[in-house]
Amino acid sequence: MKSDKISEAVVRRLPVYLRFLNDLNRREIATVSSQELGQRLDLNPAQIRKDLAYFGDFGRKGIGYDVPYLIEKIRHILKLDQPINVALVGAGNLGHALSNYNAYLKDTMKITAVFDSYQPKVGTKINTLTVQPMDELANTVREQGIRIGIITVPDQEAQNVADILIESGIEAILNFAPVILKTPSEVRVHAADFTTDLQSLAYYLHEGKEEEVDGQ
Amino acid sequence: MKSDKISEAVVRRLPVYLRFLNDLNRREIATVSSQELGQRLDLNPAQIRKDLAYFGDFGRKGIGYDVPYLIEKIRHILKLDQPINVALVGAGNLGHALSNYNAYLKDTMKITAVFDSYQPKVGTKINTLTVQPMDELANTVREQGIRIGIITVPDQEAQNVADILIESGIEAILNFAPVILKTPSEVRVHAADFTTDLQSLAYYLHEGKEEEVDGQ
DNA sequence: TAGATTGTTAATCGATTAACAATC
DNA sequence: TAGATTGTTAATCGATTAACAATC
Repeated sequence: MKSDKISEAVVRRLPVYLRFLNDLNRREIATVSSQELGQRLDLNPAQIRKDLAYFGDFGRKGIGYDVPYLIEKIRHILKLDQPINVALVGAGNLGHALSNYNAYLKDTMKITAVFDSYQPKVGTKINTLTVQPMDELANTVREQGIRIGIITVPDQEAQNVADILIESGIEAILNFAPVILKTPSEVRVHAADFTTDLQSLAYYLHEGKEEEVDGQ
Repeated sequence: MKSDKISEAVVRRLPVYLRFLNDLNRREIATVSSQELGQRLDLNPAQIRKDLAYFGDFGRKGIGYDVPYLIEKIRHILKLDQPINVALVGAGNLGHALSNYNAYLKDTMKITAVFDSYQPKVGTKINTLTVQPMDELANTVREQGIRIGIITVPDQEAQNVADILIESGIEAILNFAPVILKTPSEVRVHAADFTTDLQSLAYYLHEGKEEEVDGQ
């Protein structure tokens, strides 16, 4: 196959494939089949083959997929084969925690700037980065070619920060604040709010004190 | 309607509804229609009505939904109308950040214990909680009736921590480590790994240096 | 009564899975 | 050649949306 419009579900699985492939690569395993991948990632092998086939013929019949080659291909599809700079807005505890993940992101994606509107925080160090005031955001985004913004500010400030990021020309946002952001459709937004995650988990708890109609 | 088996997509929307309803309630807005909800949450009104109808007839034709009543109902569906204690494993930066969200979780869900395997960290305070050693986990989980575990340890330790949590009788896990956990099917696991989130975002960046076949 | 909005059925759309010819 | 595994089509399954009678 080749292109068509790719669904978000497919795109979200690619980083998961990549992560496991990197793991195989570290262990110097040269080849992997869709069946092995499916087993480890808890996915249907046909789904994995189909996902990959959207982007090209990466496998070899009878053999499977060459690990380093597939890594290269997925990195290219995800645009991780070019430097992607990321700005972090909100230098609180969560922002601080995320800034430590630069090592994890390795590849070419990197948090290169941190901003906060709280005056006393400006100028302090967060790992190797110095917290900048919000009014430097637009300039820094332009200078460093920053393309993705991470929002880790309190919920009341999140929309305002999103507006500023978009105004500065950012292309995508990862939003940790528990609000739905209003954004133009060209700007991709992913919600990363752990409180809704946790609340939806509660649904799956076995029945507690309250009696309920249906078990699971 | 009433019951049937509810899809995960539906369950994941419920906390989003709840969050917005709480907001309306704070602003003392007494009634809301599926259309208004849909507008604010970027969802189809029919989908919202259908989601809610799985659990009961909560609305009034011609009127809409009573905000406090619907809040009560959704809280009940999500089991947030009973105390749910949560354990946090991993007292690093991320764990520290999450422990601040107790206020956000308000309701009845609460992080009540923090564990870490790193000896020097044991005994230190994280907000109001004292970091406990891993070998106290099973006991504390039992004593406090903890039902959900949050994993914020490095990826190599995550599976081991998951095993310990499950062994102690935990019912659900929110996993921040970038690995796929092997768990029995009765234990619900949600992945909250922000690195895969960020990598999938990169896919949606406008074309960069590399030429590409299809724009967006 | 006229207007609004639900709950629900039917239609549509999209995603997952099964099956298999091609081929290494 | 026999066994393995891909890429892809067709079948299935599930989720979203449209439409509308019921009714406030």
